[in-house]
Amino acid sequence: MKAIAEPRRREILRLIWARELPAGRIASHFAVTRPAISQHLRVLKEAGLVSERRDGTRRLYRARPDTVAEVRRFLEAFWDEDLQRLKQEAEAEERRKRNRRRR
Amino acid sequence: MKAIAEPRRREILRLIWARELPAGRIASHFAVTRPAISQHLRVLKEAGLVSERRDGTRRLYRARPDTVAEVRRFLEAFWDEDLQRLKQEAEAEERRKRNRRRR
DNA sequence: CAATTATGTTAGTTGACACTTACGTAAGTC
DNA sequence: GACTTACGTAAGTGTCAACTAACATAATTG
Repeated sequence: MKAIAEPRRREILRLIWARELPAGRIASHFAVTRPAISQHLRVLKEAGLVSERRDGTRRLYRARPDTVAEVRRFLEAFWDEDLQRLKQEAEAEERRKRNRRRR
Repeated sequence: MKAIAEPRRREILRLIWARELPAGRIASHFAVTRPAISQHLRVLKEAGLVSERRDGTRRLYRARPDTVAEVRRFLEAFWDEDLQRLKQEAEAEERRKRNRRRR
């Protein structure tokens, strides 16, 4: 979650979602220095959000759809947990109404 | 995004999703001190994620579904942006295949 | 109005974080 | 093997974030 909270890291993720990119090309998209991006990539990698593949002197990065999907599911469960409860409350309310009528 | 990245704040949000709660009762759910929760509540309020209502000496908090939904939409756009592009690329690939066949 | 209850605010501490500069390193190139 | 390329890593810095302890404030109660 915290890896994704950072706007720059979200941008990086978007860049390497559909295609592999070497670290240098990723860094060139941003105004900050290359090491800064390198550190962001490490955070993303430690979070399991990107994979790294070495090709000669280059390191190619790519988003890992499975992990991203996992975060997505986690958040959707978070939103839906509440919807679930609201639904149950609505049903309980419904039952109360019916009982009142029965009396 | 950063307001939600904090696990404790997510827990707070869950607590006050379906029902209003006074600050003290929220704080009693956690091991940290009450001021700490008060500060988290301020962060959430500044992010527009919770509303505050005063009732005597108490302050009742509740999650704001509209803002939460906004964050949700923002993230879903984030995931889907890429799906969108992948879809477009798949279609472009499809067109290329068809053109090749035509020749 | 003094005492109590429920809560926010301030000051200070500790640690994390995003960044830069300088350096290290592994793989190709002459 | 020296040089270059494409990187990561280490050290240092300023800022922010989460927390605690102590204090301030507003409403309520006797």
